[in-house]
Amino acid sequence: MQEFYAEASRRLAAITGISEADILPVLQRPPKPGMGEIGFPCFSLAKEQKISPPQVAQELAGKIQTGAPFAEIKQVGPYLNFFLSQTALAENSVGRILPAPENWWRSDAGKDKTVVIDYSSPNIAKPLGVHHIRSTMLGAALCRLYAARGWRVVAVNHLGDWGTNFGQLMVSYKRAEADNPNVPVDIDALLKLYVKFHADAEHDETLNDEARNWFKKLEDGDSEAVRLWKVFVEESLKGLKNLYQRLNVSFDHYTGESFFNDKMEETAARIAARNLLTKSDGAQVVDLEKYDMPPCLIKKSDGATTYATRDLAAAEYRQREYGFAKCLYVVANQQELHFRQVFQTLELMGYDWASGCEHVKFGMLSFGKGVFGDGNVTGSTRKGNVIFLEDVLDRAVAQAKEIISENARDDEIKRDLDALAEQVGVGAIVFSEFLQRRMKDVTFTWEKALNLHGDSGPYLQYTHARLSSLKGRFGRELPQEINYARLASESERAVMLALSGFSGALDRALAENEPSIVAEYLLELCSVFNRMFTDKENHRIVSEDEELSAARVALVEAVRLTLAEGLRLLGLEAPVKM
RNA sequence: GCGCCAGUAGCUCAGCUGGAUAGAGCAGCGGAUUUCUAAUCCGCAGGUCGGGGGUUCGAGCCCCUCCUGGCGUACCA
Repeated sequence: MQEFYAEASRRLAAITGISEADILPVLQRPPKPGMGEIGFPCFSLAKEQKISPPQVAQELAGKIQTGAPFAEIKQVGPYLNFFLSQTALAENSVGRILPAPENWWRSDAGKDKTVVIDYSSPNIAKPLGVHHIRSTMLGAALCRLYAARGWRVVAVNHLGDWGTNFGQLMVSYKRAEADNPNVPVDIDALLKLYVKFHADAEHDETLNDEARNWFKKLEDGDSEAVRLWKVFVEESLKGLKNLYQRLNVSFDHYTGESFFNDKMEETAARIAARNLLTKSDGAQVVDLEKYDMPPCLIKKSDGATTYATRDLAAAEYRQREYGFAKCLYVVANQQELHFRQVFQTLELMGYDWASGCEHVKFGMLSFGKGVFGDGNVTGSTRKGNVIFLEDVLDRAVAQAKEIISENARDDEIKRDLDALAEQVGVGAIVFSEFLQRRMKDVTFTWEKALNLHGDSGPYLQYTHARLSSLKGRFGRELPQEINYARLASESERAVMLALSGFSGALDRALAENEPSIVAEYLLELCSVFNRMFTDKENHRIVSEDEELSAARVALVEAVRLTLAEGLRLLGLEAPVKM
């Protein structure tokens, strides 16, 4: 599409005296089909020449150079609109996709640049709740998006694997061990220990002191504490990785908080060496009053480091190890102030790469009516107000299974029932994350989570399955030469136009770190395709007309490839049957 | 109090960076299947774009102001 805009600018520049560079940005897509593909607004020229915009458009229409790739250039209201010829549009979309099914959408915009993406980063020792899906899927999609644009991507899981909650687990574990020497420590057992601790601590204050004590022992390297910690981390990680696998998520590094324990002193020393540290109420802080922020706490009054210190150490480490151009923190917007403080401190430390750090924030997830009682509540593992991500996935998969077996049209589908249900059920949950811009708060309801109709993952997957079956219906390879002129209807034009927008959607998604733009694009693509496909009288794909069938199957194949790639980027499977 | 974010159809959200008659999904009503998958498609109904000012040929989008909600506001992470 880009080159058509450039061509339109060239022709306009030749007759208006305005430079191509000034014309290009004002060109825009007309709002409705049938109005052309590129529009030039004539308002400012009209003002200069003191005649009406439609008149200007009319005059330009008379002067402008016509011909391919445009079928027509004409005045539409106050605009001069360019209509692409059907073949130009087809060659730019279908003709570009089919010869390079593996990589037509790739670009090397990020060549030789590294982006570190810190995402998911849960506190372990308890299972993931539904809310973890936000950072996890957002981050995973961003990883794929950056990779698609040629970036070298380093995916980091900054696990919460250190802190007093491990002390709490140890207390709970030790108490259970007193009754039964073989305490189970798998992820579910750890959750029970965690919940039990908080229940017991309700009426026994001393337990909290005991937990702090155990954590202190851990920090001091006590062998039993360290042994238990390692077991807890390992077991938690097992459960976690299992879930990540279901979600198509992976990481290059699991460098959690504990990884930076021995790196924070140096960081603090470097801050001190820059004369940035001041004492305040017994604590050591970086004063940020100049930047209208509360101070960044480096060491508490008892000398202990803080999570700001840890993030500073982590940023330094990442720059040192990976040499990133960008470092994205996919973390809830509650932490916005924290990251502003950290980034500001990095800048004060003299790091010019600090400007590459970015907080990719997102809104809160709360539970709607009917999930826990009838009001909006936020999750709390301690109080039992949690919906575990795994349960949500299982429930969605169960529902998908029911629907698939109801609709199953052949034995092959029945045979693959479990695998298909997994793809569709998980797909529904994953896609729901991309149904709104990331900054929106999300209210979880079972009704929404289990929706398999309308704007949903299964809708896209279903469309992909339909598309897939058509190629088989055609039953042979596509011919080398395809007569694209046969794709002559408005509906087919709309599909081709949608196809040509894929790359632009990826670019926009990347520019805004907003994968939902890809989701929105895919819904639109499927919508225009389904509209055409359902019109069986006028758009039978495979018919006796050899030439027409080939052209239409080529179009279908281009849509299928685009949809499959889009689904992959978002982390959804693309089943060929369902 | 201050800072950040959000406010668009009954509900959930788009609106491509200031342009053409503000669009989807869900819910509601009415239709489409002897023929390539009805998890689909078509139609109807539904809007003072939170309120008020301003800038502009033109504002859902930019500026000011107020209102509502969420989050944050150093020794939890």
